[in-house]
Amino acid sequence: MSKRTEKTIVDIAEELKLSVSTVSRALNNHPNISTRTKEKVKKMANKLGYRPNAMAAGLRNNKSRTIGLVVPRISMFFPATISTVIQNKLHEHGYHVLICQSNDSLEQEIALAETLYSTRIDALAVSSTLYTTDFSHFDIFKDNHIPLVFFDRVPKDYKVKVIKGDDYLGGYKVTEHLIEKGCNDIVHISGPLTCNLYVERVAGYKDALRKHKIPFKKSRIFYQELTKENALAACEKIFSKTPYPDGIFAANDTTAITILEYCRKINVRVPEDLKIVGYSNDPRAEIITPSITSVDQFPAIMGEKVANALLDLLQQPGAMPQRYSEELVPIQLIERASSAAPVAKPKTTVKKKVK
Amino acid sequence: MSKRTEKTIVDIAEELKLSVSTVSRALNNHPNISTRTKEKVKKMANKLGYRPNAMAAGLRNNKSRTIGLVVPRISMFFPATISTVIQNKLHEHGYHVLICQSNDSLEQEIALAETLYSTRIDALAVSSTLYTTDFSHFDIFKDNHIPLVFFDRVPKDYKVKVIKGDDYLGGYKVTEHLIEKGCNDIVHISGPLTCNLYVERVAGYKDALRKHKIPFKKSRIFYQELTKENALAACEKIFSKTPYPDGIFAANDTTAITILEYCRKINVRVPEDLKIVGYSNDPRAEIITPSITSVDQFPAIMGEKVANALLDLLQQPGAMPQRYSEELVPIQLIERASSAAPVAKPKTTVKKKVK
DNA sequence: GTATTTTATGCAAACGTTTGCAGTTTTCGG
DNA sequence: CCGAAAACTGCAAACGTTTGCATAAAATAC
Repeated sequence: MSKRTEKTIVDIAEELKLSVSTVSRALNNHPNISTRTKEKVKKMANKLGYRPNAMAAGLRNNKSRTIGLVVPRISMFFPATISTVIQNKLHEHGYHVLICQSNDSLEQEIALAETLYSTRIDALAVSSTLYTTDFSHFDIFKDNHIPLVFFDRVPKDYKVKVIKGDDYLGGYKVTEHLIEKGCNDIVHISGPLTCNLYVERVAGYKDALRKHKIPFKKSRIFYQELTKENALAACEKIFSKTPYPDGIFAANDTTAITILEYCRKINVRVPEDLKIVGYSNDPRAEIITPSITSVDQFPAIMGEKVANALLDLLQQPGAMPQRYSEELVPIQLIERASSAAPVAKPKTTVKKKVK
Repeated sequence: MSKRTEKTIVDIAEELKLSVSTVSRALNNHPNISTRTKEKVKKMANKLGYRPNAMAAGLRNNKSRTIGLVVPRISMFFPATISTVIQNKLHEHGYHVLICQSNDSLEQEIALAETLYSTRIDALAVSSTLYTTDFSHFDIFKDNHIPLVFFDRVPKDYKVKVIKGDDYLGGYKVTEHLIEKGCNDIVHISGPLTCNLYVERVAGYKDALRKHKIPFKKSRIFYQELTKENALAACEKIFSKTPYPDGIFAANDTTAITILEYCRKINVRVPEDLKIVGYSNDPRAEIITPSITSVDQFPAIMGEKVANALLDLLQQPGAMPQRYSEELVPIQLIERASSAAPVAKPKTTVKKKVK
């Protein structure tokens, strides 16, 4: 109906015959304002339907009370859970969270950094693209002393606060677990080595093999984006010639699930003929039959840590240079049916078939 | 190192001996500025590492180029997918998306509306809480002619743009499907009736029963928040006494999955003894054994529609009053094993057991 | 009752843009 | 070479806050 409904503090001031400064201070509970005027002001603010203009305040204070969050995608279980936690936690502290997706495209990530800077976010948390090796597009934030935290997918030689899972240990434990369950020809389907996660998991994998005197074979490791399509392609290759492996360590659960379903189709029995382990403990891993052994990365804990790190840095005087530090989130192997010990069912007597 | 790194257009202006207005116009490609100066300005902007301050521009223009999105939670498959799509689409058009979670708490939703308004978002899309029946906390947006779109969980008597799935048809089709597969004692586990989704699905369920001359029994319908815990509680009740139902229509897949697992434990065979249908077509529904029949709600299409509606409204002159209109997103029943026809396996001869 | 402290309030500048209007320069026809 | 139109550029105000400093009023001390 009316044209300009937007009430401002000057409207309140006029109405009350006060100065805008007094109104501003009253609304912000400044100690120098008497309780009586504070009440008057707040009542009038309510009556007029006043809502503060965050942009004006932000401009003046040079802070937006908004925090940027860049993740590959929010439709994947792990980043979604982390984002949820971060968002809820920061909200409690009066911050907005601008959740952005890079869609695993470096180009988009760079653009995101640019526009997020433009909105003058107070801090930034990022889990990078699979392909980000040069992180200089985040320099603006460092240069201007804007708190910057990386998590999960983190840079290697870039001085920032880092919060990551223990991927080396994860890779090691998975591999050792498979060995202990009797595997000695273990395929590893890894993500691209441009990403720290996979570098470390591969290292764990290799070390576990070495420790148990199993020779590492280059042909038994795949580097690829961990999509369903790529997993299928890998299956085609793996099962195109004998001997089949007796264990597969997939670097995510989508891949593990795809392999499992493939095995069903070609009548390779899991876990009797082949043991499968995934990574991330996606809800689907627990539900499929046989349920899939996976590695829990405790996304809620990671999210909590990221939020705390941000809040911490936000307290500190902006002048203090960003310090490098690495925090490790533990992992836990969740053993399930897909890698269970070879207890042959009484039904059939076929115990060892492939070898 | 240096204290004030933040370059502004006045820095550019000084450096180039131009006025700030010219610089501003040059950066915005205003037609009245010669190409030569535009180039000069842009070069200098680059050289100085200038980044526009969105808050300042927003204050002046009274727009933030930010759009609010309120969903119950982003860790659930359906809203997560929609959010992803909306975000990507709006990003292409130069908008930020502030994704917020109400965590299904009305109180939080109200607070969210308030603070989102404070940030002067240019538009708002919301999928409400399960318990929101009074939507007046969104009045501020309507009153100020800020585009407002509801999707999925939408108000009944509140004049706004609405985009929703065809939940009545969904409920009807699921029920009819179960009947056609031979069920005639169908339990429905519904969400609370404060939410439009469930009202409509229940209506569909009842109408399908009536159509097929199956009496509706009040004791065969449950209204509850659709969590795992509640699903288990419902199972306890349902299977505490005979006769067992021969079909269950669960209003989400988490519930369907929980029931399925419960049935495994108590040796009720699915689909032979009991058929189960879920809703939303969560990825888990396809993966579990037996796979669960569910209803695809095409989240990507819904997201697309929401984004388009927002963009549409953003074009229009703010003066135009918000118009009420409802758009329907189709649904599709995805038939899977959990409700397959009772083809007895040759193994055992038990064909019909319960009846 | 005056001087001093304490308590409340107001003035005005500042934050970094955009934009209507006015002013200046250039172009060009005649 | 003049005058008018066209092409550029600049001035200054405005957007809605916050805050250092100054000032006014009230309370306290002597």
